[in-house]
Parts: sequence; structure tokens; C-alpha cells
Amino acid sequence: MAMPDREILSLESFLPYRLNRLADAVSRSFSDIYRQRHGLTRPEWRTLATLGQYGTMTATEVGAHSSMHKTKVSRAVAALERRRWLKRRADGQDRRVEHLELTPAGQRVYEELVPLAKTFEADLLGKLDMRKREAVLKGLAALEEAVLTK
Amino acid sequence: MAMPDREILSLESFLPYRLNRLADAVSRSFSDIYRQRHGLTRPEWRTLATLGQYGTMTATEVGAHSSMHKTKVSRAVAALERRRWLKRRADGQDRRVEHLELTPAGQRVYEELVPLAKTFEADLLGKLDMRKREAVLKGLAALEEAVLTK
DNA sequence: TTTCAATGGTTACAGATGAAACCAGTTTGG
DNA sequence: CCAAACTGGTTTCATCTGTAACCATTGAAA
Repeated sequence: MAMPDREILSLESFLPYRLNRLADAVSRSFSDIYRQRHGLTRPEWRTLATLGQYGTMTATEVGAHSSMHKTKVSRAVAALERRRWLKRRADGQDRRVEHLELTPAGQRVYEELVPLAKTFEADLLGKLDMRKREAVLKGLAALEEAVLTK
Repeated sequence: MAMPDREILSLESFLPYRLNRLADAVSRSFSDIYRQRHGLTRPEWRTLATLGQYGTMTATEVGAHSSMHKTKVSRAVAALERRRWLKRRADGQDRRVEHLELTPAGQRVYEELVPLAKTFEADLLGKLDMRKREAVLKGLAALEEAVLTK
């Protein structure tokens, strides 16, 4: 059985490359929204979004939940705090822990961004017919299960 | 018609976030392979992979093809050149242009990595049943069409 | 208790990144 | 011809990133 004398890889159809390129393009165009609007970075947006969704959380929880490295979270929290969009509350039991939550000003920013995010996503999925949309959601879920939970 | 008084966004089901997290995880685990094995960075791997696939190309073409910023390509090319895995040839007509190609040593590295890449992808897709795999491929293709070509 | 490992969070450092300025060299339009 | 606009590619600079070291606190073990 002969080996092919020069195996090549088609980068355009290689899964890691495709995922990256897609994530990059989508992320970039969505980030224009919160960046231009409020000068938020991506880690800041994620932190804001996580706290907006869950209310109060510790930095560690925010990181776990939004898949961010703890130094990213730390810096994002500091930045949001400087703008007074977030405040920290000490924990009664454990003085290492800080409970984070959005201030009313932070809430307002969050509430302004949520509909924009939803519209962005709807526009994107709106370009696909029903079958394709289902494939996207099913495919993502399948990959998440295979890749992330283990 | 009443507005909901506080709209929230579920980050875990938000498309840009999901794509990013997935791309990040997949990319990170694949990059372990070429990083540990040959100390390549991601832009270097992509450049190598593009030249391995297409033979000779200019830096601009590599960038267009692998979706990389031109400064990334420039630096990756310089790094690969330092290791003598790539060489530049001047263009006869246009002295701004450089034609890039892998040296035999670069070819060898590429040929060692290709099967690893294929195995990596096969392992990943192998965790999915046929239906899911089809959904992944169809979903990716649909998103690519909606997002990238326009 | 005292000690030692673990945990929440920040910081220092070294690399990687993109925007914009840059330097050839090339084309276009007067 | 010559100037201006453009193009391929590199470099500078300011910012962002992850690793690892760090500080403070807590919990468990002895």
C-alpha cells in the first residue's frame, strides 16, 4: 500500500481554522457596537454582560462563566469600577472574596446594549433559511459538548 | 403593549460568544501540537500551512488567504526565514514583491504537521455521530457564507 | 496553636497585537 | 516627462495578553 508522496492540508476546510476565522469576523463586527458606543473592550463587555445577566458574582465566578482568564477579569473589573459601572462588596465570611455588581449606571449601559446584541444576532441568523439556522445551532451545540465539557 | 422591564441576554446562548469560546478552545488545544513540537506561533503555523498548500505566494496573498493582518504575516515570514524554513525570491517585474516558498527543511516540518492536523480534526469530529457532524459542516458553511463573503 | 497547602485576587514581566506611519517602488494623469 | 496616488512590505508605538510570581486570607493537618 503506497503512501501519497506529499500530503497536503486544505486550510480552508480545516476545522480549527474555519472556527477561528468565523469567530474573529463575527466578534470583530459585534465589538464595533460596544466599542464605538461605550469604549468597552471585549473583556469589559463580557464582564458587564455576565453581571447584567446574573446580578452579583465574584471575579472567579465571572471568569468561569465567561471563559476568561483571571487576569483579564481582574483588569476588566478594575476598568469598569473606574468608570463607576460596577462596585465591589466585601464578603462577611471570607475577606478574600469580593462580590461584584453593576451600579445603576452600569445597568443602564447593559440595558442599552442588550437589544443591540439581540438585533445583531437576529440579523446574522436572519440571513440563513430555517434549515441552515437549525444546522448552525445543532452544530454549535454538538461541538460544545465534544470540546468544552470534558 | 408593555415592554419587559428588564431585558437580559443569555451570554451562553449568544452566537458571538459561543463561537469565540469554541474557537478559542479548539485553537488552543491544536496549537499545543505545533507549539510544543516546533515552537511555532499561530501566525507562523498558518503561514507555513498556506505555503505548504499553495507552493509559492507573496506575503499579501498569504495574508488574504489565511485571514491574517499584514503585520502578522510580515513577522511570521521573518521568523520562518530566520529558521531557514522559508525563503524569499525577488520578482522580475516588480521589485516590491517577494515570492515566498518553503525550503526543504520547511517542507519537512509541514509534512510532519499535516498528519497531526488531520488526526486532530478527525478525533474531534469522531466524537460526533454522523448527524451531528453533518450539522457542524453545514452550519459552518452557512455562517461562512453569511459572514465572510459580502 | 503553628504550619503548610490552597484559594481569591492583583501585579510584573515578556511577548503578541493592530493602527498608523513609513519606505521603497510602480502606476496614472496631466 | 513629472507629480500624485497607490501598492507591497516593514517598523514604531501603545495596548493587550498570559505566565508566573506575588500578597492576603482561609482551611486542614499535626
